[in-house]
Amino acid sequence: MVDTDSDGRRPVFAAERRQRILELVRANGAVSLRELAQAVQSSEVTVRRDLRALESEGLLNRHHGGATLPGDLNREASYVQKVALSSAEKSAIADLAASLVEDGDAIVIGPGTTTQEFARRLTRHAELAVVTNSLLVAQALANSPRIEVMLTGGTLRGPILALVGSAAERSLAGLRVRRAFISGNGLTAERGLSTPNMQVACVDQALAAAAEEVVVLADHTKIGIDAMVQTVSAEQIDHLVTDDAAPRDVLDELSGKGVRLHVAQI
Amino acid sequence: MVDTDSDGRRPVFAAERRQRILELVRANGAVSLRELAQAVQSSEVTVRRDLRALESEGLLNRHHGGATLPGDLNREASYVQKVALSSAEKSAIADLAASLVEDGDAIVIGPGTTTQEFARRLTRHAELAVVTNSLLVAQALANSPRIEVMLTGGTLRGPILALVGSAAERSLAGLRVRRAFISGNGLTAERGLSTPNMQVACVDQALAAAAEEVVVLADHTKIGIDAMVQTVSAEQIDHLVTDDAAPRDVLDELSGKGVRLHVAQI
DNA sequence: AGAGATTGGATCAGATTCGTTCAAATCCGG
DNA sequence: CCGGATTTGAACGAATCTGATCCAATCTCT
Repeated sequence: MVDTDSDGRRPVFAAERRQRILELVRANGAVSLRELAQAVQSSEVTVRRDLRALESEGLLNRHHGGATLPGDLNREASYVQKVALSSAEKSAIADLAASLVEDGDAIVIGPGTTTQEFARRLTRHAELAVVTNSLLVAQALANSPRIEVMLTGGTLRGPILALVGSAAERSLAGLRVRRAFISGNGLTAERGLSTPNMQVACVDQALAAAAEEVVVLADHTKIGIDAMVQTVSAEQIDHLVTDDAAPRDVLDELSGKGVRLHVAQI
Repeated sequence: MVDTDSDGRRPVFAAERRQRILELVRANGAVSLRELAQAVQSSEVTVRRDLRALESEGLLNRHHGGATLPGDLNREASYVQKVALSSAEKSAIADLAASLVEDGDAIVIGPGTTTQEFARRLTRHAELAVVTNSLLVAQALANSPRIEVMLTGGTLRGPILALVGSAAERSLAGLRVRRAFISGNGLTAERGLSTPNMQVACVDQALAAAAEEVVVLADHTKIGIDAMVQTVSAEQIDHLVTDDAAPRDVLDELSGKGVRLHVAQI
């Protein structure tokens, strides 16, 4: 039975109906099943079938009670989930890196989720002096009375909560500490550590320059990757702390350039 | 939010509600369960379930009474501050002080729970340049792309998450902005604004010195109180933003010294 | 440190929604 | 004109969502 509508209109084809549903969802962002059924003059069962078909084509997302535009809700979620994914590796790397710190040390810590995790491990140490341009690192150490935390000045880069710019670099100029613990977005033997942002790269260089030894914290997802701007060359890196899923060949290359390897077992 | 159904009372999908919750937490840094339940028009039980789901995805952190941004940034500290101390007074004072800021301004903001609340109100403004020595203020503005945030350098004072010391003062030396918004622990006509900590006082002085006009944010519990170290004298204060429970006689005295009063009605 | 108050977790009940099966109607080819 | 295929709608059981309540856990204040 196809629509023996009282006023005798022609039957509405399924494709038309689905198009109509799609338009409604696109226009309103989110529409309930009931509204859709009423709008296209069909039963809820039929609309449900249409929604299932449209969802399988990726044209919308179904929810209890209706449908919404796709991608509306998951945009940033996927990023955060990705970050949370490699947390086991990050944690192991942070543990291993913390063993490179001794009581009484003066160190520099750069921004990044791994270095933040690393900073949390330092609260057990005594009489540390820590310089950082990362608000997250500073926060992680704020409640440790035996650790003196100094922040560089600078312009706040919102997404990563780190300080950049000439003021940040200037405040690191006269500084000299034992080790710098920094991270980045990619690490290869040819181009060393790299990040996609110029300002961040400049500050990372300044951080590395302030230390006698440079320690890079990088999980396996970053090894072999090359981002836009080089921060420190492989020759400048003294230690690399990573996890055992890192590609062996790249590690060997780095080792050949004088980088001492510390591989965390997951 | 395309929910302009007047008659519809379309059930809000769970995903929509969670998205809304996430936005609220991101916008405010920390939100209580009660506020969230009221904001999304659901029961606290439902919100609690949503928070649990969002936390499992790493999108926020749950705490007693509410939720905060992930990453420990404004961990329990700022959350407790908000819930316990975000009295109506602070909120009203922050609102009133925000009206003293215009688009395009360059301002300085000092540390304190009231100034932090004030900073949150600024996210609506465009093209602001903000200098602060408070990590909490910086964090409150971190997600506002149209606001340039600069932090002073300096040594981190853990309990209040502010930067102090000579480095902080030095980085303010060559600076000149229109207004400084600062707070303190006590305010009298005789001794002006005062705090119990010497280092904090020194930086507050530097903050005030960097601005053409000094605006003090102080709720009634601080008016008439005198703390150990004077930061700025009453004569240096151009504006006072307070609430209507402040003792009238002190206000009159301050007014006599040239302080313009802005009294928030609770 | 303990009492009171607040908050969180778990279970249960009510309601809504979803999926599936089945019957009826239409379209098409013969 | 008739039978198969497809589509639509109805009905029923299953799953999900929401909110209330009770009890344990946590926090605050004295």
